[in-house]
Amino acid sequence: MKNLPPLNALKVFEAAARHLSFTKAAEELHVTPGAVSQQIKALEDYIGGRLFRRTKRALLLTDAAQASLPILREAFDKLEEASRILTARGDSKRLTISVAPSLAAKWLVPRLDRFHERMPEIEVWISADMEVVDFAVDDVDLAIRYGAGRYLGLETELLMEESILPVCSPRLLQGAHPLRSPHDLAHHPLLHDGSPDQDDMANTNWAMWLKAAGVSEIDAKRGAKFNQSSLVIEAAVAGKGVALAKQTIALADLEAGRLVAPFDLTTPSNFSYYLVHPASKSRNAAVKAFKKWLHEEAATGSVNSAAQIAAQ
Amino acid sequence: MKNLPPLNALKVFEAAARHLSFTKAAEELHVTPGAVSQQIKALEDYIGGRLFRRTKRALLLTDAAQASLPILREAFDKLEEASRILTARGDSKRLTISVAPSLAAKWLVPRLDRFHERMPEIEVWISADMEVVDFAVDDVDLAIRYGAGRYLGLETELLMEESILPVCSPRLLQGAHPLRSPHDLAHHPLLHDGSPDQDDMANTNWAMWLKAAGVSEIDAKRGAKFNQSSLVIEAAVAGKGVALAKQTIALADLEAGRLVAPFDLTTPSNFSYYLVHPASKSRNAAVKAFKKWLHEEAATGSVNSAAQIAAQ
DNA sequence: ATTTTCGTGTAAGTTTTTCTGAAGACAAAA
DNA sequence: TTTTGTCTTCAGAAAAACTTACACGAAAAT
Repeated sequence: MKNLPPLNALKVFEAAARHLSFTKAAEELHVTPGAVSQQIKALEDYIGGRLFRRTKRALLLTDAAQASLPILREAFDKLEEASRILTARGDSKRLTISVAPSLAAKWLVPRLDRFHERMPEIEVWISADMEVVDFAVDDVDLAIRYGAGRYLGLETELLMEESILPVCSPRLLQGAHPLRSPHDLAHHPLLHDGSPDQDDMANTNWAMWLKAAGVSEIDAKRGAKFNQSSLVIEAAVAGKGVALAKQTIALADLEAGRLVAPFDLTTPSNFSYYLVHPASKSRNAAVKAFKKWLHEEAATGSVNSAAQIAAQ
Repeated sequence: MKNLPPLNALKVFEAAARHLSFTKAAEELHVTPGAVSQQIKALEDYIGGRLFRRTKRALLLTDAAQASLPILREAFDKLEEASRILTARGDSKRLTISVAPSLAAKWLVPRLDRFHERMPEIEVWISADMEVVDFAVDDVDLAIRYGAGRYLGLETELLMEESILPVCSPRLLQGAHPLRSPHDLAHHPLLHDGSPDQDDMANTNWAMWLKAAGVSEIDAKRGAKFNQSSLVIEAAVAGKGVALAKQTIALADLEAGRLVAPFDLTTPSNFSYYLVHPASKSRNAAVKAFKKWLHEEAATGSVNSAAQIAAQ
C-alpha cells in the first residue's frame, strides 16, 4: 500500500542538509564521504531531481530539498521518540555489566558517573565477581574480561591493553632507604598481585621484573600476597611496601598522588581487557552506547573529567 | 549526535503491528514471512525487549509497542510527505515514455487512463517515434522496445511476448468467399506489416505463415504493405483484406469486435517487448511505479477495465 | 484423535545494498 | 603554482536483507 522512500538515504540527506557538507555528515554518521555522496545520489535518482545545487562556492539546497527538511526533521524526531518509548519499557534500560572486582573498584566505578551524565535513562548494574559469568544463566548484558581474548561463541573486542609497573607510596621515596634504583627494593617489602586472572606468562611477577631490571640479589618471594589487584594497591597506598601493579588499576591512585611510580620501567602484559557479549546483545542500543563510552574512556586514559574534557 | 533506531526494522514492525500478522506484513512488503520475523527480532534485540506477545491464540502487541505505534505512523506519514515534496518539484513528475507508434496507439494509449487514475500526480508524456531513442540526448525516462532484448549499457526487462495471427473484418466471414480455411485466403487481398522493427526471422510474414499452414497455391506477395503495424490493422478493420497482425496491436480491435481471427493459428514471434532504461532511472520512484503498472497491464491482457477489475 | 493446514521461528546460504579505499576533478587558499 | 579541501566515481569488500528449507506448535479439518 505504502510507498516509502529509501529511509537510509533520507537519513543521510538530513545530516548532509543540516551541515551543508557531505564530509561533516560523513563524520557524524561514521562513514566515508564517498558513502554519503552515493546515498545522496541514490535519493536524487529516486526523486528524479537534484537535492543540492553544487555551486563553485558552496553546497546549497534546492527549493524542494529546503522545503522537505523541516518535515524530515519532524519525522526523525518522531522515530527517535518511538524508539525511546520502545527502549524505555520493562527491564530494557537496566544494563548489567560483569567486571572483575578490582577493575570495577579502581577503574569502572570512578568513571561511571560520566556515563550516567551522558545517558541518565540507562541504569547500570555492576556485577563484580571473580567468577567468569555465564551469559545464559546470569542476566548479564556485557562483560569486561582480562585475558587473552579468546572466548568462543561470544563476540569479543579489545577494550584496552594492560601494562605492569612497580608503584609505592610517595613516602617511600624519602626516609631511611629512599627508592632510587631497583636495587633499593632490597630495603622494602614486595607486594604481590596473586589475583586468579593473573597472567602466568612473563613479566607480571616480581621474579621476572627483577630479572628484567638486572637485579639478582633480591629474593622475589619476599612480602605479602593479595588475591585481588585492588588490595595490592591499597597496601601500597598504605605504605606497606612496593607493589608490582597493573597500570590500569593503579592509575587513579597515581593521578591522585597517593601512589608514585619510582622507576621508569613499565612492561606490557600479555593479557588485555576485552569486551565480551553474546551476538544478540550486539544490536542492543544500551549495550552499544555503553561500549562506545567504554572505548572513549579507555582511549582517554585519565580518570579526571578535566582531561576528558580537554581531550574533546 | 543522533541515535536513530534501525529504520527498515521499524518499517517492517509498523506493517506487522498494523496487520497483527507477520505473514500479512510480508505480503504487503513483498518479502517472505521469514524476512519479517528476522527484522522484528533485530528490532527486539535493539530495544532489549519484546514487541509482540506470542500467545497461543494470536499475536498481541506489548504495551511499549502499542504506545509507540501512533508515533511511528506519524513519522512514516511525515517521511512520505517529505518524499512527496521532493518528488513533486521540477520536471520530476513528468514521465517521458518512448514507444513505437503502433504500440502507443493500439496498446499503451487505450490503457493510459488507468495509470492516471492510480497516480494522478504523474504526468505521462508519450514520445512515439520510429527511431530508437538515445537516452543521453532525448529526455526519455523509459522506452518500450520491440526486439530481441539486447540493449547494451541499458537495463532491460521483458514486458510481454508477441505473437502473430491473421485478422480481418468480421464482414469477410460472410459474403461471396467466406474465410473458413487458409485456402480461402486466395480470394482476399493480403495485408502486410512492413514496419521497420519487423522480426526478420521466421513466421512473421505471409510467406512463412502460408507455408506453416500448408497452403502453397497462394502468392504471398499479393496485397498492400504498410510501414506501421497500426496501419495494417486499420486496413483490416476497413475490410481491405486479411492482415497478418501482431496480437498485441490487434487486441483492442478484436475485443471491440471490429476484427476477428478467422483461423485458430497463432504463432509466437521471436521478438518481444522490453522495458529499457539507463541504470540511474531504475531507482526513480515514478519510473518504478510506471513499470509496475505496465507489468500488471501486460499480465492482464485485456484492454477492458472490467476485465482488469475482475482480475484483481 | 489423527491428519492437515497455517503461521511463526531458525539456520544456512545467496543476493542486494552499503561502505571503503583509492583515484580523479575541480576550485579555493596558500 | 602548489597545496588543500571537497565532492565524485569505481571496483571490490563488508554488511544487511532476503530466500529457501525446515522445525515446531496451534487450530482446523477429517
